[in-house]
Amino acid sequence: MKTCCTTEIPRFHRGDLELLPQAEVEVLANAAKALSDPIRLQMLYLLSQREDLRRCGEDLCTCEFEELLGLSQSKISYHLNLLLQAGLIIRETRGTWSHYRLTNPSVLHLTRLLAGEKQEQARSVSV
Amino acid sequence: MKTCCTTEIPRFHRGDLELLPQAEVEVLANAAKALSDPIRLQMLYLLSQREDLRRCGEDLCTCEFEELLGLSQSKISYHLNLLLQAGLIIRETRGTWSHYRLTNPSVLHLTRLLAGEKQEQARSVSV
DNA sequence: AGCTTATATCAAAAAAAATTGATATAGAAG
DNA sequence: CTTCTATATCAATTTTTTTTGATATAAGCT
Repeated sequence: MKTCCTTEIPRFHRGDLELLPQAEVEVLANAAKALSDPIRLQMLYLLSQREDLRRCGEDLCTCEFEELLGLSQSKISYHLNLLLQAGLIIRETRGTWSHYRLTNPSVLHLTRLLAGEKQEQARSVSV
Repeated sequence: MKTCCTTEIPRFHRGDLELLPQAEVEVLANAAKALSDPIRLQMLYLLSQREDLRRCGEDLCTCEFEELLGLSQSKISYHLNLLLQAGLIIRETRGTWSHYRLTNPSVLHLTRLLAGEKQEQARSVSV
């Protein structure tokens, strides 16, 4: 039942295989973390539909998320903020309202993140 | 400073936009969660290199991870188990050793997951 | 000015995930 | 059979994330 190499176990030792740089895995892990919650995924899905409709803009404001998802205001703000920090969405403040849209093009952004490029600060645009 | 549509805020109401089915977002969120940890990403990265080398198999055993990552045995087991549950790796038991390899082809598997297909039970093969 | 609305933020509580050290099991080796 | 090794699992703890309800701010409205 023995197979090749079993006499020299463990076969691979420290240094035999490469590790990703610490900073890089953390960026990757954080990107995945932003996507690891049902509420945040629904938010992105809503925004992607909103982008498709393109009726009077491509964004949704906090109170729209609140109603569309049927969740409390502070919970909505909390999750929008995480998506913002992850660079997946952009916030635009108009008066009292905060409008969020997908970082454009967000998939490209995520790809950049996944490629390990330095994480940009989440940005907030005031108009 | 008013822009289009501000008189009918909130513009989108419950039901105006579609939500993903609960089951689907959960599968997606879980897949992302499995990737949201530096240790687990390094493990996958090690396995992908191992697969490239293809010297006497394409797998790594628990004790190899232990040494390659310099982490405690129970921590290694914990994270390998999470990857197994997420369907990203497969376990093969040979005697006392547990060998792990990438689900083949793992990217396709992840894609299936992301497409919302019913999550397969993690499988463990005994030889 | 005073009242209301949209929102972020904060602190406390709850829930979930990760770490640690210990134990159990089953196979290998003597 | 006895001892050792590789591993999973478990209980307790710590850390992180999420939720909740309250408060603060700033803009719109009357």
